[in-house]
Amino acid sequence: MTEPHTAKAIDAATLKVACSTCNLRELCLPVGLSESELERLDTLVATRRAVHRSDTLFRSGDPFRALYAVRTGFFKLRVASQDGRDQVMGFQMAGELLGLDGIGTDRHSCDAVALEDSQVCVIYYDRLEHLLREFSELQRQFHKIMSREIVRDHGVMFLLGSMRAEERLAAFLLNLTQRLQARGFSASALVLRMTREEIGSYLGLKLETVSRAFSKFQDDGVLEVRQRQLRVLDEAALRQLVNVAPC
Amino acid sequence: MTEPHTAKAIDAATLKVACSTCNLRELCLPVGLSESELERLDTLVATRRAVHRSDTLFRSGDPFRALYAVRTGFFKLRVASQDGRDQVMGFQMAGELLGLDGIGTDRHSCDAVALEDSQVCVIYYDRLEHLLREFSELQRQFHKIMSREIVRDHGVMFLLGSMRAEERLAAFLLNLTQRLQARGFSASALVLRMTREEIGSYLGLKLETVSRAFSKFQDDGVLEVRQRQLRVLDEAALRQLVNVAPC
DNA sequence: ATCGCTTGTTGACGCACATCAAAAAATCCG
DNA sequence: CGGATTTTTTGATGTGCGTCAACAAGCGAT
Repeated sequence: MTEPHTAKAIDAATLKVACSTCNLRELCLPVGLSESELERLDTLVATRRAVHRSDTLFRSGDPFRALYAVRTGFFKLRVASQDGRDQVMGFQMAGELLGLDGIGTDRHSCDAVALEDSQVCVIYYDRLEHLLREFSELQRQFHKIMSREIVRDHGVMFLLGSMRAEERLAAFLLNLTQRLQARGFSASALVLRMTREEIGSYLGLKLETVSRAFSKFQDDGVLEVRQRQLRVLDEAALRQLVNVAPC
Repeated sequence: MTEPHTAKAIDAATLKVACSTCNLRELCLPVGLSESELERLDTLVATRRAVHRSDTLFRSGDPFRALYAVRTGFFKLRVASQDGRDQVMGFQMAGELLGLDGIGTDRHSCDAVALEDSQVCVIYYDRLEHLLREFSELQRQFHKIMSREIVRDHGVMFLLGSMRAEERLAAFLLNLTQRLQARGFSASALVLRMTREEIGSYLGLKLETVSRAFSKFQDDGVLEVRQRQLRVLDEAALRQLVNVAPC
């Protein structure tokens, strides 16, 4: 049984943190809370943890004790099967919650890997449960987050089951730009944090297929691709690809 | 029932229901509750609703007010895109919860369709939220159910992204038999409630491919297939197909 | 029973994506 | 800075599953 908090000193670095002054509070768990409730939340979310690039925040099988809110950086969630195949289940950016998978069985069911140096806020689950019983607004928000996670997964299932390669990539890019935009970034210029292989794993495609789809988008004037630097030139085209989808 | 049956009245038929005496209480929401807590839950889950075969319990876009616990029967969840493509996101049987997708946006994001005449227990969400704050055990159980739903969806994403046709069908059948077994049915003999097309939609395959995979399993002596009547002859073979998976 | 409709099976063929391969470009790191 | 490693691109070829088609078998309605 591996300890979730590994011995590496860097990983265990803790910092003072406060939801009430966090610039992510409109995206994260505290949405809709009052001033006084926010202050109570500060006592719950007491520590931060740094995770270096390519290190794991938790691994499949680790005992579940806490949820993690991404404060800075970027993560991928991945599951691995016995026979070595693994698949990326999602990418998480600032303000998004990691670890919800662990509640059901008291163990994590996937690995959370940092794709760049990151920081997370540690939310001990037993204390969260307690606080949810006091603040109906926080309870409501937490349930909404879990529910949206389910709906999001349904979206990915739809993508994997019904879309073709370019449609999948278009849907992925639109989802990314939308989330970046919600965080104050440009909707047209973005830098990918993941490799073509990781994108492919998420989309159920091989990396070559992802690369070819990028090239196709570039040729069609939909995208400007320079390595991981992307510029969306024709968002409408991406949108149309996802919606009408001539199969 | 003293009232004459009109077409609409059948759907709205309500019946006295009690979790405390329900034979599904070890599978459903009440898992782990004490006697007194169960009695409080009885006041929450006050009504049942009948849903006829091929009728919908709720539809995408409907306002969200309640969760539904399947009491008898069988449902499919499906999402539809604008352009007519739709996909089955899951099948629900007795003791399983429907409607979790609606919490996040106050609207349902998919359709729940009865595959046979069914009954559900209606759990009004605002009252459930209230009760969760009183009973930590119920709260814990509810969170576990949502978390497991997320993990289940991850499993489907893995299947859709990484498995080949026969592996997908094997995984589907094992999942089905396992859930039937938990409900006291045979692990080897089962009757499918859905068409080949619905199975295919769920597994990201065309109905012809599903049919061919069934025939292949029959030829290999893994399965006995007579229409929707199945008999698992070699469970180990199914299990091996899912795990080692020679790709 | 008989008709019509849905569901299921099977074959022939095609295509979207996987696989294999090689080289270029970017990134890492001592 | 320079060599090693990882990542990306692109081409050639293969294949698993989709598509199209025809027919058989259930099944509900009359």
